[in-house]
Order: sequence, then C-alpha cells, then structure tokens
Amino acid sequence: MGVTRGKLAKRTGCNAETIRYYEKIGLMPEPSRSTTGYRQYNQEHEQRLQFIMRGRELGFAIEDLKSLLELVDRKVVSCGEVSRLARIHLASVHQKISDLQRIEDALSKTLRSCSGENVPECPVIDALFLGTDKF
Amino acid sequence: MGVTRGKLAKRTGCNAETIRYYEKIGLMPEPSRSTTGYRQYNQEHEQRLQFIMRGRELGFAIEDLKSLLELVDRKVVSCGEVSRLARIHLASVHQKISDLQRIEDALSKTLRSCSGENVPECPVIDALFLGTDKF
DNA sequence: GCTTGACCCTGTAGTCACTACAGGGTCTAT
DNA sequence: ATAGACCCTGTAGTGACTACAGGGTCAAGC
Repeated sequence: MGVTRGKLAKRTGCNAETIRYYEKIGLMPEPSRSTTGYRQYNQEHEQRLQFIMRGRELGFAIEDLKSLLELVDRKVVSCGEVSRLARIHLASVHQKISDLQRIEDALSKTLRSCSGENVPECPVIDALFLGTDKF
Repeated sequence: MGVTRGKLAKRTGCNAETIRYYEKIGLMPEPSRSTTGYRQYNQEHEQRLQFIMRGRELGFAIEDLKSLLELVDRKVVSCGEVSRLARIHLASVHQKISDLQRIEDALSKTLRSCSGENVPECPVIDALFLGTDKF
C-alpha cells in the first residue's frame, strides 16, 4: 500500500530528490517504510506535496509554507492569519516587480542608444563604468 | 599609496567581505600588498568595483560581468557583443517580470475572495490544496 | 535461478552570491 | 603600554534545491 518516492515524483511532477529534501527540512512528514526501508506515500502525502508545489509556484518561501501548513496541521486555519501571510507575500512580489521594472527601464534605455555594430564605443559599458543618471 | 579594503568598501558602499569574495572568484584582480600583507587598492580597482556594483544592481549575473569585463580587459570591447549580452539579460528580466505578474494576479484574485475574518473556510488554503484554475 | 537494469537507500558536496564568524596579526591614538 | 579598530586567513552558513558516490532491492526476461 502506498507509492514509492519515484512514483510520487512522477505523479506530482516534483523532483524525487526534492521530496527527500522536503522531508529533511520538516516540510513533508516522514512516511512509513516498507520492510526493506522504502518510503511509502499515500493520498495525504500527495495532497500535501501538491500544496507545497503550488505555493512554491506562487513564490512562497519554504518558511511561509511551513507556517501555512502548521495552521492546517493544527486545524486552526483562520482566514485572518492566512490572508495576513498571503498579503505580506503579495507585497513582496509587488516590490520585486517594481524593482525589475526599474532595471528593465534602465537597460532598455541604454540599449536604445547602442548601435549594436562592431564599434569600440559602447554605451552599455560606459553606463556601467561611468554611472550615468539612468541608474 | 592605495587604500585598504575597508576604505574601498566605504568609498564604494560595497561590503568589505564581498570585495574579498570578488577577488577569490576572479572578478576583482589581486591588488598589491603592503609589507604587512594589507591589500592596497587604487583608482582602477575602485572603477572596476563600481562597474561590478552597477552591473549587479541591474541584475547581471557574476558570470555576465566576468564576460563583460573580459572584453574590457582585452580591449576588444565591441558594441555588438556587449549589446548581445545585454539583450539576453533584458529578455530574462522581462521573463521574470511577467512570471511575477502572473503570480501577483493569482494571489490578489484569491485574496479578493478572502474575507480576512476569523472563519475556518479559507480560499487561500483551498486554492493551494485543491489547485483552482487560477494557477 | 541468474542477470540486468531500473529503482531505492544514505550521506555528502555542489550551486549562486554572498555573509559571518573564529582565531590570529597590525595600526593608531591615548 | 594598552585599547579598540582595523586587517589577514580559512571555513561554515544562507535558501532551495541538485547531483553524485557507494551501496541495497525489485521486477522482468532468459
């Protein structure tokens, strides 16, 4: 009863080594073992792993997911606490986006003044060396 | 003649340990030393470090900066090659932004359906567990 | 029954770009 | 002379994995 690590990996799309890693850091519980020591995963493990994978896709840190899963495990899921964590995360995603947009802006401005030809004057290099006010 | 590592750190705003790290990985050259073994940095080192710092701020990877600085060192800076590297980097910044925007979208959509009150039904947790088509 | 190959186990080291010690030496000011 | 701020080296830690090395196990085919 129960699937091996490799099969769980295939079913979820998670790397098999990553599953072992999640167990090591306490994000996935230790599953039961076969007589020969093979891990045996059940439906609950699969759901939990998918929870983790969806959370990671949304950019939640491992620690965030630990907190969320702890709430689930203790069955004290309160929408208040969850939405607080999610809003904090949303704010940091927002911050990352605007940082990257600033970078994109500076880069594309500099590239626009670049001929792209094989001439030795390069505005990209100059901008990095001289620090124009673009950055 | 020349400033110590700590002083270069202060002048550039770079962490002093980071300067040592950049030397170790071959991004900064080994400077000359005082009789007692202290590193002595000059103007050229400072310019190079600022180049690196501006590049990092723009999200260039260390390896990218190595490539760019190699072109500079060999005095074969051709705008063609530089702009090629910069365009590749710009594309990856662009990709990151749109990934994050997708995440932002999914998160804020889910949060909108969340009351934020202390009720046990939480759409954020449900979304992670059940995998709604939002993600 | 034996072999082959695909799986599983463990622990450890590598990735990236730093950061933070520990355990020593040096420099400057009082 | 001594205190405190600096400098040196090497190493270990971060986050989130990934990739071995060196073994054991399982299922299929012959």
